[in-house]
Amino acid sequence: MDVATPCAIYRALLRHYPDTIPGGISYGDPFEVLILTILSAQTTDRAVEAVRPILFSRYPTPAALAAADEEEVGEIIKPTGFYRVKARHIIGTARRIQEEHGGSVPRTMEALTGLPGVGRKTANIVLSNAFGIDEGIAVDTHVKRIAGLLGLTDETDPVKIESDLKALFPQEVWGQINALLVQHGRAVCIAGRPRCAACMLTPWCRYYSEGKKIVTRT
DNA sequence: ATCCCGAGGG
DNA sequence: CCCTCTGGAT
Repeated sequence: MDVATPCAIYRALLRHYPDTIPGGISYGDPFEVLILTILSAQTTDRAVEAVRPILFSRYPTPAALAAADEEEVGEIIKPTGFYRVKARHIIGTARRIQEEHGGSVPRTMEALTGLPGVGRKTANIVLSNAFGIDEGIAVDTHVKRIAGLLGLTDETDPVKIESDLKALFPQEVWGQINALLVQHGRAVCIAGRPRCAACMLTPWCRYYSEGKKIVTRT
């Protein structure tokens, strides 16, 4: 692939989504980033944003959330789905932050993925969004699908996709390109029904250029 | 009906 | 590796 192509794609995306920051939502401080990213699993931005003010006015700090009642938290975060598991996770995470990390969100992949409810995906987003640390690119269904359509990778294994993407983009934009691809996947390049008329990436898109015959589901 | 900015557990 | 956890959007 032409080395200029990834750069052009990045610029086209950024022109279209100028406010995109790593993670996709402006979350505020690291504690909020972490908790809201956990809540973001398998739900919509709308649900998370609806829950956000209620949750943090009641539990503004790790200490407050660590002492919270699981059922009460569950009731508040219900619109985000998986609410029982998520309540257990965010309270557990708050407790571990209190007990093992001196009350502040840890800044390493190992420490973050050690927290309940935090996997590689969430840790990646927190690192880039809250701390500006670009350690990797979280390959979710959106990233996988769009990177394939754009010919940025031919791999199907998420680990290999990630290393391909890391090689194509400078490290300081990893978190941002990650967020841009996800945002584009939710707004325009939607799985199964891509809105090609609204897409700014058609010049580089296999699906578009090859007669819309490529499977756009993952 | 089907999918979603996953993670944990068997 | 496959299952479960949940509500909301389309």
